[in-house]
Amino acid sequence: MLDPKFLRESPEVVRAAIAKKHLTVDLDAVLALDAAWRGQLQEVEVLRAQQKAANTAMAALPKGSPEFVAKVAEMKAVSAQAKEKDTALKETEERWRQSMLTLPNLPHATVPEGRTPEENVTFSTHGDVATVSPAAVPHWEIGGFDRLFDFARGAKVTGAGFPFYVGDAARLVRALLHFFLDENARAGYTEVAPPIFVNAASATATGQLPDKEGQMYETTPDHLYAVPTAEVPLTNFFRDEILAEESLPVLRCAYTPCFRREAGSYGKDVRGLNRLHQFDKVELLKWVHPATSYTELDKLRDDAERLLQKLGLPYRVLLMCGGDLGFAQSKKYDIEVWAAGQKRWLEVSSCSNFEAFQARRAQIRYRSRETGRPELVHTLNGSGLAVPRVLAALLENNLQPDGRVKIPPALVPFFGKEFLSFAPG
RNA sequence: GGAGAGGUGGCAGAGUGGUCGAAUGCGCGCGCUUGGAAAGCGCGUAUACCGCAAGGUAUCGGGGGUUCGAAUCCCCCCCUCUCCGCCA
Repeated sequence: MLDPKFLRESPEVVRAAIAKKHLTVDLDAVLALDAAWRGQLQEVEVLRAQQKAANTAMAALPKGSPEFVAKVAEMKAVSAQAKEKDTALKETEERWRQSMLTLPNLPHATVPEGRTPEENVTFSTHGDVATVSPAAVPHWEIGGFDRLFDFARGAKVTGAGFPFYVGDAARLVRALLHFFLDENARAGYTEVAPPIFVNAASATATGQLPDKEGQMYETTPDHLYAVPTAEVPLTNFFRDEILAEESLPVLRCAYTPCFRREAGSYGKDVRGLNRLHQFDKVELLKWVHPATSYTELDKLRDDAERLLQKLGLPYRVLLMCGGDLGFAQSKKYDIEVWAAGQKRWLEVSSCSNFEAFQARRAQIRYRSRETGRPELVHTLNGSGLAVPRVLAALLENNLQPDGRVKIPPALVPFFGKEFLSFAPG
């Protein structure tokens, strides 16, 4: 959510921001609702002030006295009027609040113009794409793949997009998670094991609700949501809290399985491990002082990049243009790993600065020494990293002529062997 | 899941219909005092919204209701604790 005061003072800045993100929002309707709400609020508050004054006066009067009785009669009318206007106010306020939720976050000045993914800017490229296993095949075509990554049985037991990982595959998933968590701990992120179901209030604070309920699995009868990312429980950890300024920045990471319905996203891009309904991911999260959020974003991106560097996987970093930025982000880098078999880039991390957008919804603040008042923190998050696509790249890029997959040296201590084998046994 | 007890400011804890945003204590901040500190004394110490301002309004777990007036009475929900049941 945007700062309502800022919207009032600088509606044209917001209008420009909406244009940069190539979104369509009826800003004038929001402004009109805001004006209406403030007018009604004034009226109600005047009536309430009358009621309070009368209450004080009546407290000093003898209960049954003629003055008292007269006052009761008088205030009955005021009370009725106040109730009526308050009902109207509440209605306006709710409509205003809903309309405020339709306004996107403002893109940062350094975000490039552009409407489509093609207009994202390649920020950097690492590793040599050309020299990686020229004979590589898409991972689902590797001999023995179906035995270690059992999609058929996953579909039987649960549904499409819920594979079983068997033997070395399961071991490699666990090794990657362990590696990611250890590296992140070394980088200063405190590990957290959060709940993987969240309530509606939490999903609203991070922006999944309203509008994206169709993307989440919802439980019956308790109406909890299976987390689409650890970002949701992690960000909400400090919801409605005021942090000490000295405690900032707070750095945390968490592994969770992630659940996404991915409604409507079927097609060529979703084969194998590319897109699943359940996948494992380690998420990095920062709560920072507003003055530092962009240097913290750079460091966050570096932290995610380092993981791919240590695994020896080629990747590139994209700086997202306005049109591809997303509703809640001010600035976002996507990190894409090269999958040599598919000959395409796979997104494995998305590092974003939300500035105060999430913090306002979630009411996460710090007590400012400067102003002496609570101020909103800035929140940032990024994957560090998503497992299946890293796995896909690893399988494809490191495939050996003998059909085995060479495990990167950094991962060997976690995996326990130098090669993953698809052969039975 | 059953039975019972509770949820008030940073914490503890009073308050059962009116002048209560809320006593008191602790904690914290500032000042006095002191060589310095402790003690003592004094003052201060929630959050949000509206308003140019003066000022006003809201909030006692959440929501609804009764009433001229609700922290206080009624209803629903959530959470915590104790006992029982079940259970990795």
